Amino acid sequence: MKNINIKELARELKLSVSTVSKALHDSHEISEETKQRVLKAAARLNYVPNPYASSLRGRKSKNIGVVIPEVADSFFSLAINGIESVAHEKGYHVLICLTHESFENEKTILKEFQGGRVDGVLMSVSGETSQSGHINDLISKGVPLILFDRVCEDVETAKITTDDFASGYRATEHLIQQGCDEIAFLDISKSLSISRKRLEGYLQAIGDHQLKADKKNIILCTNDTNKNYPLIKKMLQQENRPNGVVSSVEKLTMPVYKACAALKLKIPGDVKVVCFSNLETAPILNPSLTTITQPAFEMGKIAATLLFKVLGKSNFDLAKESLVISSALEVRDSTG
Amino acid sequence: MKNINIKELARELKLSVSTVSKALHDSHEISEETKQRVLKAAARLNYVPNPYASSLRGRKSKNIGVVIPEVADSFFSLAINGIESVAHEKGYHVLICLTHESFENEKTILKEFQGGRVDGVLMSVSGETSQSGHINDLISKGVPLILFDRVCEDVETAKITTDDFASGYRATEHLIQQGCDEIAFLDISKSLSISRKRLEGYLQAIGDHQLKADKKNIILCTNDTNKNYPLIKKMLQQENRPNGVVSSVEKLTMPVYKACAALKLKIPGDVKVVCFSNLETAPILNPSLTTITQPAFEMGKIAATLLFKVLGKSNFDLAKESLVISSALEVRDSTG
DNA sequence: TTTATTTACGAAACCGTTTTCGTAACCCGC
DNA sequence: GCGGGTTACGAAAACGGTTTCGTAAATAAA
Repeated sequence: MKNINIKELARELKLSVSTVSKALHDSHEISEETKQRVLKAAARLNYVPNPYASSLRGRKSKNIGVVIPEVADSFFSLAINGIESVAHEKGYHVLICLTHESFENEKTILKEFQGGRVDGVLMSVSGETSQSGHINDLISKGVPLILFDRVCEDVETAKITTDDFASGYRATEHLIQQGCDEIAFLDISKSLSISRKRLEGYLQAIGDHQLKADKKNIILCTNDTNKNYPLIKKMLQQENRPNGVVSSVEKLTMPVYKACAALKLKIPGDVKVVCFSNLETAPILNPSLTTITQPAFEMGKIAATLLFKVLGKSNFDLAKESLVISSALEVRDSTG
Repeated sequence: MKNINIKELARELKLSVSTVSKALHDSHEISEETKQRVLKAAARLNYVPNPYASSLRGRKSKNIGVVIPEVADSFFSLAINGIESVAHEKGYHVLICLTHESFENEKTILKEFQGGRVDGVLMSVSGETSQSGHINDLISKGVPLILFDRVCEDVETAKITTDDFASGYRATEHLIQQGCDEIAFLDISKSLSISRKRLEGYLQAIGDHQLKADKKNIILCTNDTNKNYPLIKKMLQQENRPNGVVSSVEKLTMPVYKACAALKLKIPGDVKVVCFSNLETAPILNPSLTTITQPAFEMGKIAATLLFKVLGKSNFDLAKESLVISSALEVRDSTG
């Protein structure tokens, strides 16, 4: 019924607890013969060590924390896969914590991590996050933390990002080349690094092509999915409505398509659309969606690999390990 | 730098460790005045308790394990949201473990859980799982485990499922009513409960409507996404090809659409398609996809709520708590 | 006043590991 | 045959909390 512990296992073998522990860890102090006896007995009695006792004694948890805004999002779920693939290989567990885009939640989670629950953290900040005290607090306790995708620039640690400015520029320029002259930018946060940079890329492209930047074309959407649809619809109903839309995050794809359908605006005839998105279904949407696709899986993998590099060594300067990867513009029918 | 522990906190307060611990837990043994002093000091010194020490002593982890085949799947990511919403409310953490559809992985994970890493488990079995010894082993150690969606029938525990037989029947009948007389069924596993029941529903509908069941129309797909596309394509190239397709899982949506496009088969003109799927983008696919949609979030929520009910009481017969929820047929253009 | 009870706290055991340190027994060379 | 080194193991101290139990002082009951 109850799980057997090392003490009972030792008694069964008529060995001391320490000998059993060493044998299980393949210590050189233990004879080959004894090791085999111990291993056999452990298997026979189905001994499974208590991870909390090990963690307490060893001061490490064999867990890494992944802090993200949400899980039902292609970018994040693919990134999780990348992270998990290397964590699994290293024998680590992945503790996924969702902030639901709330700064308060994010602070609570990082605070808890100060207690030693995880050995390291991979994080993409919430849409509300503009300060970084909570992050620095955790880092100063000796818990390595790496930011990916949504980063805080003023935290001195590794940041794995994509070329957001360039992507915003490319998306916008693509629309211009396709004939758009009134282009909207769907924003998601005032503070988020990715939002700001993508917006800057958008603005630069607008300027470089002698178009006028217009505040009414920059729409700040919300975390509440239900509110985004009316916002976008309203934008598409204004006089002199945009004939091109850059959506800076995946979750705005649905409301854009829905609003266009409701207003009987044809994509790409009336409005051309490009989204930052990792949706697998982008090629089979109606019309197929032109996307800026981020290497989500790879980013997760790279971030996790880097984290494990730090966990090995102690004096490792993460701040020097930042990396910017390229996103890809995948042209499809929505900008045709 | 390092985190402060309760001993240091006690020394700072000139109190004993036990008094501090009790004060932090709002014990009646401690005076209100002392409690306030302790709370103040804990906040000032930023004391965060070590969760592993608590877990070790208290023999409970405040973690629940969620074992699923993959995370980049709408059904599972929505279910995670449902689970997380109640876990968060109860002050629990969610440890997500991916089997990647591998029985070996699943066994390893559950074995590890025997060590006490989690207080309870919510699980959807892998596509390879046909035995249940590993599940019963865990349950017999006193770790409550609830199955959801993909269940093992011979495990005596609560199972939260949808009406797979009825859904398979309804999907197929819908195709028949739309004029299909040669209907393919895309299967994903020989052993999986959901597959078997959905298939049975399909066969029953076929029989009830005087169509002939044909083995060549039942395609067993694989876990390897790349192999499914040629399989499906081949099926659609055979003479007397199906004019209707029931896909029993979400991940087969893409290859079906791609194969039809490659073969220049019009959906729904040449082939009508209905998928078991929770894809948010189903309404904006080209053509929009008729789906059997499962209440994924609710299932997660129900399963988690039930788990916490067990974690409270000890003598609780989970086997009596199974629940079957209805999926919804959402008719769209792919079967028009 | 004496006894019983309550209040508020501290000492120490305990949870299940890992690791340090100590120590017999054996082997080796000289 | 004697120091020095290795081999193979055990005792006990950690790790950082929680909980049981004991107890002095204060209060209540008799």
